[in-house]
Amino acid sequence: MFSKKIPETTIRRLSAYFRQLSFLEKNGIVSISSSGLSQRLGFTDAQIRRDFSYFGQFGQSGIGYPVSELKKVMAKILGLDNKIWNVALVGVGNLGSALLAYKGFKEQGFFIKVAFDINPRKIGRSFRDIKIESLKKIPSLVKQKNISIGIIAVPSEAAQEVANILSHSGIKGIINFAPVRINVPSRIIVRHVDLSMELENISYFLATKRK
Amino acid sequence: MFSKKIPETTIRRLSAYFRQLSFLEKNGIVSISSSGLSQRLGFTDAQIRRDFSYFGQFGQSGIGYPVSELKKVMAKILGLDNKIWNVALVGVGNLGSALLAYKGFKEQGFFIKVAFDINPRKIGRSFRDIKIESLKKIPSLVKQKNISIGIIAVPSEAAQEVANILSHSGIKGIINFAPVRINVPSRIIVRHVDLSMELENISYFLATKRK
DNA sequence: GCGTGTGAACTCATTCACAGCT
DNA sequence: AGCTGTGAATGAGTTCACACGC
Repeated sequence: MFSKKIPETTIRRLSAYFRQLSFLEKNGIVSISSSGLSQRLGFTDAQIRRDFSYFGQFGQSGIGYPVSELKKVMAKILGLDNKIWNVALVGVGNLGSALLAYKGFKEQGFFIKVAFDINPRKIGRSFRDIKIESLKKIPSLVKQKNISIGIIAVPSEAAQEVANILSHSGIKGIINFAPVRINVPSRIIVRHVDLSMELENISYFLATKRK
Repeated sequence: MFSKKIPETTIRRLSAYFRQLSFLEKNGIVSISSSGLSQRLGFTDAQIRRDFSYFGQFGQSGIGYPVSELKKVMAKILGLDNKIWNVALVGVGNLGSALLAYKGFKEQGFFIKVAFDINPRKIGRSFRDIKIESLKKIPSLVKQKNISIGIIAVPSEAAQEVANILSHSGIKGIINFAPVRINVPSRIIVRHVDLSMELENISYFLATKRK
């Protein structure tokens, strides 16, 4: 879109901006300064101005940023502007079930359209209006339902195999909840969410009492 | 422990090292080179050597790193060496229930000892052997059960209040699953896990077709 | 006066490249 | 020959600080 080359770190802050701007808009705030956002988000004001500058010039000197306009811009950048992303979930265990029920996804335009599991007793059943299908049906259903993002919520041992199947089915992005690295073709975007890692991270800081 | 000053990024890779070394040890591999780890983990070999060097010199020229020894060192650094961390969960909704059932935590020595919810119908019930308590009991039970880490899995609106209660109860670390920033005294370590953010991140890359 | 947008300075992290050990 | 450990070089990301606009 804008060809400056945007730092990874900026991209990871985009969601926070978008959410905060939505909140401000809902509360009738029409304009916010970088230092106002700074307080609310915990990033420095300079960083916020820098981040926004990658995408254009939206601010008004002496006033700040127009909330609604900036929110729309953020939505567009994030690909959330009146777009719907179809999502497939693989692995309907504890975590998978929680993800199926999670309302936050729909709100942002992410719809889990199918769920897959290897357990024959689960296949055919429905959970939260989503029918659970056999892993064998991944390729056909991903295409048929125009799924672009896959969520892997299976045990570590199965994660790579599931990633392979998803890759071959034409998926474009994967969120992997299994605590192992998965190898996929580089055209596919992978994000890794590791719950134990976060706990270990905290335990590191608690164990080594450094300020 | 070692006073070099360790980069944040290195710390975030520690869990991955620990897990991989556990895996290697289980499979009878006694020694591994930085390039061997590089292949398995997707970090560069130079980066791995640099990371390890912050904690001392474990490698053997011409051979690599001794798996078991290095694993022990990582465990110690991460605070996982025969230590047990007691954890409290606040919010037993879909996500909270999944976290209660998640086996990965126990394996790493993190034990969810209590769960709290605001819903009177849930209070008093047990889920996975954990009794669900009223939020009012947080201060007393956190102390009594020697809890050091709290997990916030409540709706956004309630997150800050829960964070306040946890802070005042003497908790030392918090994992926050609510998609809002929480303010706590700086002595408390906070990690934020935002599921929608990860999806939005993927959608950004899919929306803006850049290589 | 207030607040943006951005060069320039700086800090943090990664990668290079190689001397030195086994 | 193979691989570590680390100075030095490079690159990425953040912060400073200030000219300019409202």
